[in-house]
Amino acid sequence: MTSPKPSHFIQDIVDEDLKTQRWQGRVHTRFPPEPNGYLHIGHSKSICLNFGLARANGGLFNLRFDDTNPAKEDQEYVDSIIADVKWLGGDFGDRLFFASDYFEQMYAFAVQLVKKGKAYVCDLNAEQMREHRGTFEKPGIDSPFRNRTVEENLDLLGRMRAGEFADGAKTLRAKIDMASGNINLRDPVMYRIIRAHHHRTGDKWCIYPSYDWAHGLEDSLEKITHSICTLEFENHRPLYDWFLNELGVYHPQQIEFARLNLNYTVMSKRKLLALVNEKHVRGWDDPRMPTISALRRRGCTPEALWKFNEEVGVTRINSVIDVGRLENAMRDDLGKRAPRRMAVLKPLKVVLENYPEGQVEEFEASNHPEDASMGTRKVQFSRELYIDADDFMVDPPKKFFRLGPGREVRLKVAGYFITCKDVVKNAAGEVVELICTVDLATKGGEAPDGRKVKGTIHWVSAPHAVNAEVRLFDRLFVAENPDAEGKDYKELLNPHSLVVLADAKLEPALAHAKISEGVQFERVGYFCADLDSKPGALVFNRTVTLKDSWAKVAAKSE
RNA sequence: UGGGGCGUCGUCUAAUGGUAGGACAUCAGACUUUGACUCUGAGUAUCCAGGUUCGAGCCCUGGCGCCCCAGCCA
Repeated sequence: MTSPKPSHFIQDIVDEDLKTQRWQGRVHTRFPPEPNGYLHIGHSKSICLNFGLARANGGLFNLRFDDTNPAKEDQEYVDSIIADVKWLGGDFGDRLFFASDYFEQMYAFAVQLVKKGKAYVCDLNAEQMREHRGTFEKPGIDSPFRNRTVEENLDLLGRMRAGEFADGAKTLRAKIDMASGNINLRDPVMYRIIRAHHHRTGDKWCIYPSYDWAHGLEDSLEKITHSICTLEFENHRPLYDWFLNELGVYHPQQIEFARLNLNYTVMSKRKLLALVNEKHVRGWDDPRMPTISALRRRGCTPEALWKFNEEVGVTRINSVIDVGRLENAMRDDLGKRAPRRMAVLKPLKVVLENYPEGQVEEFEASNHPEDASMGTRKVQFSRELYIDADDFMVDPPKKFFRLGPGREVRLKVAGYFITCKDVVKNAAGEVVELICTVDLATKGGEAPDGRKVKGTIHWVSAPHAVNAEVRLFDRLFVAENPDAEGKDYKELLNPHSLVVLADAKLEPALAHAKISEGVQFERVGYFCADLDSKPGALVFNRTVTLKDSWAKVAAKSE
């Protein structure tokens, strides 16, 4: 099964490899997350890249958990990651793997290196090791344990595994070059002693492989052809090459690309975890988070995420993508697939004084203006309506094409033109009701006398309206780059990132909206029923607003 | 200032020695029973300085700027 080929430098490499038969025509990629947090949009780029490459080139794709540090990992994260990869469409077939499944094999490889005199057990503690490592300008110095005999190293390694030494007391190190300009090559740690319960291997091991030791082995064992990773691992490539060459095993090609950065958010798992733990958000899937689960809950579709990732491309250039690009991708996708509905977020009562009391008309409304196959639904009309407070101004400027005292607008779907005759205010001077007249001859949307109206607004029949809570989300941070030096990112949280409207009025068709399924509230934005939504207690999330050129005009005139 | 990487419109991204193109954003207009969608048009870029060449974003030299690396994290 193949799909249209992506166009970027990694596909170019794959093309070349296919042409030269470098991997006998195979393309085999993988997504290798550590289960220490939820996946975010940056990971979606990696998934789309890796799975996209496999799919487009008739290859295979593995999902492999890099679970080499039991202290930080958890089954909850494994579950969420699997769900997210599947939701994105990443098809790993039966190729769900865990680094921990290879622990025994990795240990055997380590023994092999020890026997070759290429690895040794070191008694230096963490602080001493740091001192021996040197600095950027200064070469490191050899560990006093660097020249232990093979026999002694073998014995010590066996006893490390057997649990004879305390946590941190010893490490197994590769014997490479303490003077290397590349600090990763200054005798890196391969095994450390950690007595922590592992979510899969339990208490079987008390030594755990370091990422640098394990990662290349995992790709080798799985016969990955193209080991795609982010730029910061380029410095590690010589180390992986060294391990694989010394071992004489299958050697994938590592290719680095620039990770995805988005403005107005943070992307580090550490910071996201802190936002969750400190309750700045309601959880990993709070729709304001940049996580995949949050995006899903908010109403983003996998297709929108794929489109977004295709649009931003794959390069080696560090860049920051404007969230507007993501919002645009969501609008684009939802614009095609979301059925149209009418919903009033901030209700303002309208009474049509010349419309018969008790009369109800039913209109057949199109579910999508450009796609008749999406069908129609019935919408009730009556003497009392709700319109959005934003569609009325007591003293509107000339360019405001909506309702104001004496002004006439058309009502969407019904077509009726209504004119505002009177404004009812409460004791505080707030507008609470509009008295309007309706021109019955304009039913359907055209005036027999040929007069035009500039605006068409949405509405909901008051006696038929369904109540709902609507959650409006905005960017989580007020700063483009909350990571930027100088301030604590938590001081840059947007206090208005969540606005809850408790009293929205929806057309009845919305009462049975399926969770997460996108709908367009006409003239307002794309929404979906939230996980919290229940019959009789509806909750909707705003996925993304519609573009709003009036907002621009209004902002400018201020 | 050791090692590695990267500099193209505001933001992403093409152009692999031959007209600097596209997307998003912006501005102007058309259309509109969504101030949406769609359509039309406009402006805006090769980090700098030399060199090679008929011709350089691309090759060479020298600068400048940004990112990554001194975890027993990944």
